[in-house]
Amino acid sequence: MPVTLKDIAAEAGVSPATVSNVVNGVSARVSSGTRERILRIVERHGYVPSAPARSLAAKSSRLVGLLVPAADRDSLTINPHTAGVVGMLERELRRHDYHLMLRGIARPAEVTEALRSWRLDGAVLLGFHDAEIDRLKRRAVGEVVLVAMDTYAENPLALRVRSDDHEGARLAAAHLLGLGHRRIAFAGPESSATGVVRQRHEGFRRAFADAGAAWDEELRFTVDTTHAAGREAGTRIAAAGATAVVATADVLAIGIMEGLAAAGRSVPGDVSVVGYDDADIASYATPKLTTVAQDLRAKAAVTVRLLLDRLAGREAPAAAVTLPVELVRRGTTAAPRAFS
Amino acid sequence: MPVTLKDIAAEAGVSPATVSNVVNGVSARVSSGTRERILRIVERHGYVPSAPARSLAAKSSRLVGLLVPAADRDSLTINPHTAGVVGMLERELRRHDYHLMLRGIARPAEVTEALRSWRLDGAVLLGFHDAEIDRLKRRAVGEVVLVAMDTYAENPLALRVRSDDHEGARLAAAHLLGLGHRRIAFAGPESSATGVVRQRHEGFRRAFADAGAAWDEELRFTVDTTHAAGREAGTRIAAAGATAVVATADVLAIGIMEGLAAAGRSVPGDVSVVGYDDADIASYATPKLTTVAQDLRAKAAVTVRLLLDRLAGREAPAAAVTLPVELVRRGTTAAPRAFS
DNA sequence: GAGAATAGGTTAAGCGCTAAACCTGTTTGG
DNA sequence: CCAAACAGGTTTAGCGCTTAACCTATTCTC
Repeated sequence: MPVTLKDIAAEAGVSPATVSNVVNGVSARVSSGTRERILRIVERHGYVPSAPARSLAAKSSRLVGLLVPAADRDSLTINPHTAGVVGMLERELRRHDYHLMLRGIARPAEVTEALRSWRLDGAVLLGFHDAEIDRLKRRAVGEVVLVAMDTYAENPLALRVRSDDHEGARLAAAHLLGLGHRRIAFAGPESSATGVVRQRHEGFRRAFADAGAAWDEELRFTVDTTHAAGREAGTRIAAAGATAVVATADVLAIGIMEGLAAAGRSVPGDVSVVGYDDADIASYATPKLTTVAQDLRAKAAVTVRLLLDRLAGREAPAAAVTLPVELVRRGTTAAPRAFS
Repeated sequence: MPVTLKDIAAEAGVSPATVSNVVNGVSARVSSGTRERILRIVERHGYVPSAPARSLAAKSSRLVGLLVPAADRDSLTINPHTAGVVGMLERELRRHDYHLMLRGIARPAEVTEALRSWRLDGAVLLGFHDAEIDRLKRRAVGEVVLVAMDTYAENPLALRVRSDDHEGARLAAAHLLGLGHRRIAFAGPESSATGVVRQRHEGFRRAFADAGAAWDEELRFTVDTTHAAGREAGTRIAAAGATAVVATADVLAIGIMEGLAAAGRSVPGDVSVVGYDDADIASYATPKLTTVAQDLRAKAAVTVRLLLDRLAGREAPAAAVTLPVELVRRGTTAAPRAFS
């Protein structure tokens, strides 16, 4: 059996409460002599307080959940973007002495289960659809601090962090328009499911409006965010006679490039391509992919800060934070043939 | 405050112990009438038992740690390979009613801390060097079930799961030798740090021995597993006059391809390239990368099974499991110029 | 020099659950 | 028909920690 607080107390000849105070850094109540003595014993035995016992006795569990949707049978798919966020979140939380519990959510009710079961202090919701977040009810989630990432849900129960999707797509489209393109395709999943895509689509069209140009709805390609789907879409985009395309993800963009190549189009000679996320693969592609970069590090940092501020009772500066994005111009965009 | 077991008991007019038995499915002690009644009340209130309280009272926490090395300042980097494993592990554990705690490990002592603090039932060690695993001591880790992935450590305290690295690299080299290559480079990190690379390197040389061919030690390129390092190595490999190269990772291989292209070599025309892992990017590359595939799904499944078997007291079939690999022949390997 | 404040503790009551031990009425075996 | 077995519970004693309330010398303060 591991050594307990009581064991330490006995060996130091003090009450358990005193050891508790020392371990928790409540200095006011303990003389520095006693503290040193206890600390030495703690050190020697490698004593580590029991977190379950702590969460039971104290109000807080110092545990934050990372909730990710997962089909019941399937494993939760951690795409490169998610993976980056997970890594950053873990670091930030660990720095603040919190722990991360990773939990796939198959049925909506599992959100509540996860929160209640482990008495999570907070949770980060990753990849949920706006509607699911909007459905969360106070009595179901209790006092847990919720931060939803990449959502345009309206539910005030959850703090929201996202990058500026509207602006990202606007920048991409404006860049292409500036190069002289007019027949620009927009490729990505259905806008109805997630606000992210809707925002990007709107930002995209906004660029056209700003430029006083018209956009042909036929150049909207609804396609899953996968390489295979992109490839297939690439051939259709070629057939549609687009001279440029904005994709909602880098994998998708790279798939599209392959489809374009298959259809005999060169990038950026015949068709310009802009991706989204600035994932690693964006710079592995040839030519290197022009893309919209999100600052993952900032996203994770803001998420944790919002979470911890709220946990510490500090009023959050805002219920929803939108982070800036940046267009990274690389090799897949150029002026259309007619212009060069 | 969330509803507790006691609340349920009071409402059902039974003792807490009875509710506990119902919730834990100890059917022998409860009449089916009482059970139904209690279950309905549980359902109505959405009662979920407190996991911390459970782990305190029971012996088990039903918690498994996923321990990943992390530089102190840096976030833990979840590469695509790791990400796949994480997703699969979570699913498998969830199916068995266990939960996953993700924890970056900056200092060796933190392994013990993590285990002790949350009274983890078990832990999966991901990406640790053999030496670190070999250093684990019984008194430090207690009775926790440890499964280390991708290690050739000898420490009997940890069960070990890995794929057949020796065979994977042997297959890759044999494939190239079969095509007629003789000047084959081997690119990867130092073999001293991790047994995985050592195994691959040995498997690689084994293929030469089997073919009765000699291998020139100068074609060993020690290089970090990154795209940038690969690119740089690619130019050196070209300069060394190799006609083929086996890399220990797909990113690395793709970086090398870029370096080769920069040096004016075509793939597979001038130089053949074999990667490792069969990550998504392998099939995004042009030409598609020939690579050694590991079955991630199997790896995760075996890991969890080993873990749970041992937790259930069943004797593990083996302390170390080695999973089969497969060579996926795609577009980056061909016979050398001289042969065609 | 008396009362208040302070330093440095201790005591005790849980937190929500489990599990072993115990109890009581009803079957069952011989 | 009696003891043993069983069904269907209840009681009790923690698990390892926190926290509010309490206690007792010292040291100030005027």
